[in-house]
Amino acid sequence: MEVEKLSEEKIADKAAKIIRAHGLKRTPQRLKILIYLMTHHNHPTAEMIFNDISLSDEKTGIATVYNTLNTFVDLGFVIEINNGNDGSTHYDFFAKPHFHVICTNCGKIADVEYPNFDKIESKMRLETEKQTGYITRSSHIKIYGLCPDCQKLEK
Amino acid sequence: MEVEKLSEEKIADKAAKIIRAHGLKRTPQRLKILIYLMTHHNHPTAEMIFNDISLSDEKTGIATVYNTLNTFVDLGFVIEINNGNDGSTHYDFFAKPHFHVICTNCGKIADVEYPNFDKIESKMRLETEKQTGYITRSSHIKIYGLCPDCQKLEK
DNA sequence: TTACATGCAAAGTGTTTGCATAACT
DNA sequence: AGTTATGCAAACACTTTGCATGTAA
Repeated sequence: MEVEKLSEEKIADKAAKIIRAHGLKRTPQRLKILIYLMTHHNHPTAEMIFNDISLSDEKTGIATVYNTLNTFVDLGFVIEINNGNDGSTHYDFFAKPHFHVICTNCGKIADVEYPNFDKIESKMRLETEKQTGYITRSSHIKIYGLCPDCQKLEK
Repeated sequence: MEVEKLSEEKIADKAAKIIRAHGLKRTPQRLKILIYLMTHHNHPTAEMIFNDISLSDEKTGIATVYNTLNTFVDLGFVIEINNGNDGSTHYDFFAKPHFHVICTNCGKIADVEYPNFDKIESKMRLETEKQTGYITRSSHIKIYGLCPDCQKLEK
């Protein structure tokens, strides 16, 4: 898809840099979680991440997964998505600006990269500040619909 | 603000119409909850609605509040907002197109009415359908920032 | 009258927390 | 060495469910 085909090593490097750039200690768990998010764009839940990384030798508690994800979200390089279908929260490494489509039937989440997304976003933020007096920091757009698979099932 | 200063009776009428237009039985609980949402734009949680409507004579269980809200959301005339600060879900009667700003400090939610919102939204949906093959139905935009009150506190 | 909504309480789920242990700088 | 993160399990909060009762059409 993209020119993002970095070697495993490079991804690990990049992840380590991101972690240290935000003043966090570089622990195996944080590294593993971040690498997972950078290499998987399936919008996993904390539970999914926990299951997948538990396959390796290093053990990681579910609480640590939650804590780590919250830390990443607070620092801004990972975002949360609530799809409203299940009660759980999904996560996404926020590399380039994009938004999400969520299937109202099966909950599957896909990325959409929108041309001029930056411009539209900053306009909306400007308007928001004007109308409400809030100082805006970020935005989050979700579109709801029916994914191709679920369209087939409905026929 | 708007020409929406309807009498209590008219709101009740409108609420009843919405309920019946969606094939639902018109129960006192549904009416009360919908009227509450139509007349309060404080983006309440289920708990808040439950507390407020419990003040009147008619009693309503918390489970009914949740069930009713879910029904309304499924039918599309009420929307859910997860602000990510607390773990709870907020609700909003979706009269005219708008989006929300959420204070990352205190969680307060405000409405923003954006000019040309419809156009931007339909463009985004078009792009989404093209890129992902989803059939889109609705969208949900959230902006995060700091509300005026919390700005003062930070000084 | 018949299907559907309600209320209660219990169960369920996802997430957070307290504390002792372990690991990073 | 000192601070900070981890892991476990218990605690939490929000939401859903089962079932008997009540109510709208």
